[in-house]
Amino acid sequence: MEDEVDRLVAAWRRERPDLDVEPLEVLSRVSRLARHLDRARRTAFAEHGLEPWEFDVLTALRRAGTPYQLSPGQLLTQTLVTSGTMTNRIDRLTGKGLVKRLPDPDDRRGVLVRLTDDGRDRADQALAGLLAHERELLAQLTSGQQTELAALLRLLIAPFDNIPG
Amino acid sequence: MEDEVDRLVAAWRRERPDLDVEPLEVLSRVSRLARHLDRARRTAFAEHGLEPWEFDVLTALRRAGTPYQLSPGQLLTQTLVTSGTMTNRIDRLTGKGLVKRLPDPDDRRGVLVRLTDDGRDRADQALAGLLAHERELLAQLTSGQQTELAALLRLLIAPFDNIPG
DNA sequence: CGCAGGTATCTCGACATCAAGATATCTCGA
DNA sequence: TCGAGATATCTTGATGTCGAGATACCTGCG
Repeated sequence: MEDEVDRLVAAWRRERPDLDVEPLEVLSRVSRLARHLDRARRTAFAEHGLEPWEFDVLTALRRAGTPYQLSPGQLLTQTLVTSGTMTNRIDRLTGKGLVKRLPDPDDRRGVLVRLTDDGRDRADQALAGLLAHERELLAQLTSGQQTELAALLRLLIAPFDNIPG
Repeated sequence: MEDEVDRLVAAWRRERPDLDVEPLEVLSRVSRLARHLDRARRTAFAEHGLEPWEFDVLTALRRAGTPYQLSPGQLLTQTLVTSGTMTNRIDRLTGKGLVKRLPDPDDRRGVLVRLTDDGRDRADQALAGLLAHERELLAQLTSGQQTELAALLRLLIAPFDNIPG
């Protein structure tokens, strides 16, 4: 079974036979697959009336456990966006009634973002929907292959997740 | 060695013990790794004065082989962006002298985008730099593991690349 | 031949993001 | 206690992308 990366690698070998393009076999596939996953997720979330960025924020709060609240600062380290972006996201989620801002009782500079009941329900529903879609995609692999793939990916990610940056 | 996805999965198992979140072990790692790769690539390209989107367009033309030209339409199917975006990109690359627009001799609606000599050199240099960085990342894996990882990823991508969409 | 529908590219307005800077508050050493 | 520097959040302006529509041209049926 040939994929787009096979064609890309073949084209480079034709045009640049002097280069070793082997790394693309792994890393271009990671990037392309991620792109496809983004689109698939967008579709999955749309069934629940959520954008991907809304899912990211709501589920970060959901995972925090009751009372489902985090500071904007904690949210932006989890979602890897800038503070300006997070302010904007919280504004819009507040407008939709999915989160609300509370003053931080311990720090008058600070704010706590808390999930509303509606926000929690939406996050739970969207997560269930996402997992259903993802299980379908993974049906291409045996359970053993999935475990193996996860382990190999963990090896590649480790340098990023453990050395800050 | 624990990574961020291990922590994410553990959090979900605590908050939603009723759900099977196994799919995240694979697919969240793919997304997170892709995100890290995007950043690393941005850094690698900056050494050659290129943005990632510039690299995408220039290398698509470079892979086409001499005379290094494609229509905007061909470029947008390869780069998965919309036509408005591609027009904008070609404008800016033209402004930097890396590509030029030529009228299509066979279709007066059409345009051909051709790499300039400078554009070709930049693409070649940036590709070499990218591969060097990627080889470093992949040093975490043995050659056999790389082959295996590529094969597993190909299985997951196939449904996307072969069924149009 | 003429016209309807398709195709290729560009234009325009809306929007999410980022980077840098502003403001308010906290912390800790002198 | 005071002030310098750190921290938390928000504001602002620029940028890149998208989606929908406009324009020009091509194709093939009747």
